[in-house]
Amino acid sequence: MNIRDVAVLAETSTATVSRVINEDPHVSEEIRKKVLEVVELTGYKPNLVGKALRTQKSGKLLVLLPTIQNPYYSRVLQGVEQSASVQGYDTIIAITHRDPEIEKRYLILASTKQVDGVITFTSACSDEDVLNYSHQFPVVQCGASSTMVSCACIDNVKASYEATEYLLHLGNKRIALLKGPYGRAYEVERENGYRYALLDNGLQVNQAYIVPCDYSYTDGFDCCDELMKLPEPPTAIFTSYDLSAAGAIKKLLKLGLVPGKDVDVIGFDGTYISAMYSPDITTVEQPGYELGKAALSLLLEKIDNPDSMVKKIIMSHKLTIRESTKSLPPAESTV
Amino acid sequence: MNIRDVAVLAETSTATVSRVINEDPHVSEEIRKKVLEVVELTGYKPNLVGKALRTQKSGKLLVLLPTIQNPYYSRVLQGVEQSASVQGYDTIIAITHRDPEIEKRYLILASTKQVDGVITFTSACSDEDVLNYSHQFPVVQCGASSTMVSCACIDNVKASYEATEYLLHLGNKRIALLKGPYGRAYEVERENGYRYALLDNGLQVNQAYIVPCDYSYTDGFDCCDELMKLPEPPTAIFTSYDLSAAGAIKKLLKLGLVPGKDVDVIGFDGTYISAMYSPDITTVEQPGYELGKAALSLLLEKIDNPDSMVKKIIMSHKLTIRESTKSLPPAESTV
DNA sequence: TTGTATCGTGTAATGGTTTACACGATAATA
DNA sequence: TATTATCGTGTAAACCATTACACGATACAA
Repeated sequence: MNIRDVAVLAETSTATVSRVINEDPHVSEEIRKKVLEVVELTGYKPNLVGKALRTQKSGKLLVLLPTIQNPYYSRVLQGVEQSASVQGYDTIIAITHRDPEIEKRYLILASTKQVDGVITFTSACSDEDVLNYSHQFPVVQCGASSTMVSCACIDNVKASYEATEYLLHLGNKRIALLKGPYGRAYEVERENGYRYALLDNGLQVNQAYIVPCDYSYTDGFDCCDELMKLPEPPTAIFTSYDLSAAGAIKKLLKLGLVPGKDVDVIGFDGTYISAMYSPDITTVEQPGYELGKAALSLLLEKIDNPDSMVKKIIMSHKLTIRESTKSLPPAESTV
Repeated sequence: MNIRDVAVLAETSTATVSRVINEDPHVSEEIRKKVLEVVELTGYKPNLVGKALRTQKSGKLLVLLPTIQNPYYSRVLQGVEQSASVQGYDTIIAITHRDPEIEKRYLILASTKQVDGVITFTSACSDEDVLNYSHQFPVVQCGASSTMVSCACIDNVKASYEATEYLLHLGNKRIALLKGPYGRAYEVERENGYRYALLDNGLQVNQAYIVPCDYSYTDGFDCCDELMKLPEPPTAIFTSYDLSAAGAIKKLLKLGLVPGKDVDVIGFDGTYISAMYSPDITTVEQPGYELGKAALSLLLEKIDNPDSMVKKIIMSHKLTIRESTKSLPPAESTV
């Protein structure tokens, strides 16, 4: 059942059927009724592939996620989807598992017009690749800053700086960092924030305290183990993910140490994991929903006007204090 | 840059270019080389929309998830993706938020040939709708049983029965159920397993102990609170999700009760949440990765042969005992 | 030599929709 | 009445790739 069949049954032309379907007002009431009747009767649904081919628009946006293990993405996604659907776009998702090959495979959807734009988190590809793509189709980055393409993110350096400073305020001198292990820009920024905070407070950076740690409970657990075996174990651990923080805390508990008393722990993202854990976890909260919305608005801008300038939207983070750190008043916490 | 441009530059026809691209062996080495040269030079990428229109195949599969909050889906998805990619399919995901309207919007992708098949978890639509769809395009269900379409799942009644029986073995007489709140088939099955286990052991089912509880930490927390306020609070809580179990445990801790001693708690799914929590959580483990793989094989079967029979694959679950229940030997645990 | 098979290549139809343009009819204006 | 504008409708091209079919050339057998 295609538009031609409908046209024949409604005794009119495909053009008119198309007009009716797309709510073009320049159709007589009589014919419109007839067409709608036939559509109803036959259950005709326009073939969107044909439509996309003709219009060079798909009405779909692609979100590339490195993983869906981290519930942080769920909030962001809700922001994206919500705004997208208001604007008439469907949101589809693909998971890259941080593999550049997989990422490229899905980006083909964009370069072949199967989706109208892409929101990427940490791209697995090189900066050049990203820049290159951005010339072929609208791309924006979310949650990580970029100089190549428009992005919506928090100030990771500052967020990390403040969290570290808060740990210093609590009296910690030996602060470990479970840093992101993928070498992405936002990870480096967070490491830098940590370093600056130490240096600004007259402390040396101890390489032994900086450990790459994957997004997983077990890796947080193991990394914490490693740290606690050091001759001078840290008295605080700043992690890149709430889940790593949970793993670290679990290890502390196993070792008979009390999180928030013997060792302070801070997570990152502000997912439900940080609120749920026992003890609950101090965390650097990202405004996921708002970031998603912002990223989407940047993307739409780029879709509507491909030559628009590269823009960066920086949103405020928030240090949420919980049981996993000794409670003293926090440093100021917004951008 | 389309296939015609390439043909002109390579001084041949579109048909031949198409053959080269699709690795048809019936092309002279000479022309093949020339075409590949031009392709390389121009960076030509076949327009997949055009291709899909012509071939009526997209090479894409759609996975409909109710949410990505539950990390259980991550494992399943890995199973799906892994097998799909081996078979040359891309996997795209859409989130329905359990909203039938959203679900329908994405199912249009399938009925308009933008994807070749759909894997759904708990469909938000009615059984009739699902049956209806299954006549229009290949659909399989994953993680929940169905009589309408092929499915891969565990025996939920049995899994729930065994978990409940285990709680009984531990000496519990007052066992609460935080049941899934959406009224889906798998939720009913789990409730039935719970009921049967009680009845088979000579206990009455107490409606006050059966509480609908959403997939969320806070809902588990609140439901547990409600239960503990009962004149005769339960001594064990069986929940539908690991996250709800975590919420319930957190509440118990707040009340000064010791999970696994004062009150036993069992979760469902076997996600990292159950392993990570402190205390860690006894859970009914689903073989997520395998379920995903199985669902995919069913889907491919349906794609290759739309008239193939409706099939059901039942995989074995496993009761994993952890700190949140008193440790006694478990009941047998496999299908 | 004639006929047949094989091989590489090109022509043109096809998939389903949108839309610029043209056409005829009607209404409004001069 | 003649002219113009307006409106609804249809025709046909366009989007891009695939593929059935046909064609010509070559090789081989009869």
